[in-house]
Amino acid sequence: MGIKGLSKLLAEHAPRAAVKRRVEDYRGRIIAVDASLSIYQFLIVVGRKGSELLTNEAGEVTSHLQGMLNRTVRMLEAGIKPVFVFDGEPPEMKKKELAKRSLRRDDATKDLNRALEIGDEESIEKHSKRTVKVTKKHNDDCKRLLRLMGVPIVEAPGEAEAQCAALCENHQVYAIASEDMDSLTFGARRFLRHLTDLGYKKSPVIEFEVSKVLEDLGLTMDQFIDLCILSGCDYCENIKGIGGQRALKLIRQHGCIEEVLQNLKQTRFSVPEDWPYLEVRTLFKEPNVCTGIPDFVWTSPDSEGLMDFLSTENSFSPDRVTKAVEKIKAASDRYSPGRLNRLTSVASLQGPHIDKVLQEKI
DNA sequence: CTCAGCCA
DNA sequence: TGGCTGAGG
Repeated sequence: MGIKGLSKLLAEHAPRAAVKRRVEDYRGRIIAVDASLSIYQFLIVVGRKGSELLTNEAGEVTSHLQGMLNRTVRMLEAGIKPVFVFDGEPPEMKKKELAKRSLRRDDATKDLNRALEIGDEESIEKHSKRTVKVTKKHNDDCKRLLRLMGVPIVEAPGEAEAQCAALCENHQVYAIASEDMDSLTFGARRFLRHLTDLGYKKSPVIEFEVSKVLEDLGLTMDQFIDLCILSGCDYCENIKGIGGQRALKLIRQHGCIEEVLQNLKQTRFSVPEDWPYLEVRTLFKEPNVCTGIPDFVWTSPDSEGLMDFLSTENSFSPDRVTKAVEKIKAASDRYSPGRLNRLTSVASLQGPHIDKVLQEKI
């Protein structure tokens, strides 16, 4: 779940760090997207009727494919060059948190069964959403889909979030798109929220720049990381009674967790036993990520492969697949730089939208 | 979530 | 046009 209350804390204490932008501002930019988080959202919401999701003829869930296909086509149409980053092994520090989540899913499953017996539709849906877990198959399906679409993917050795931040740090991507605030803690220079879910609702993209966050909070990056650990993160327990507000005050006052702990001794706040803040700090500062990833390429979609995978294997309507392929090709024709010299003629054929692209390129 | 179709 | 609704597999 990222960092507890960080988004609210920044809204209050670093209002200048978040800037509203339009999707068009990212035309031509390479954006890293946390794939696993997207898949989770799709399983929560796409094609859901009570506890049922979209499935193929074999009864296997296809909501993640539907979501990934639509959203990726949409990004390409907006001229964005997406790179999807997949989770690898979770860090040892996160095992406790994952165990907790697994228990919560068990509880949800019990609640769901009770709701199913009673036939209470509202709570069937609510509890069913709480049982959602992203499996290896979901991930593999989406990797295969993206490869067929010609969209690059990265398989992170550890947390996708951390890998995204590293790509941004190495200037291999312009920004990272996620809803998870710990992107900032991992040091992503530019971090976008709501890049994915605009379209119909007109909520703007919110861009955070880590340098502005630090400036507004008056903290160094090391202090910001300590603030996040104190506020509560996925990797260790938090101190009861200390949330974002107190954490910020304490870090501003004492400068680092070591000093904060010294001063907390004569207060009512008690630090959990074996509180591994040092390891967590290292995890944020030196996460398990790949470097030296070759430059990304977006290739033309494999239309036959997509037809096989989506239509034959997963019961998508062939018409839908054909349309998606056409959209991907059209987007690549519009935005690939090599074809810029042809835009004048294309512009007259395809109307004002292309004119706008042309003006911006010139 | 995203799309298509319908209607004010 | 823009908001609402139902469907997608």
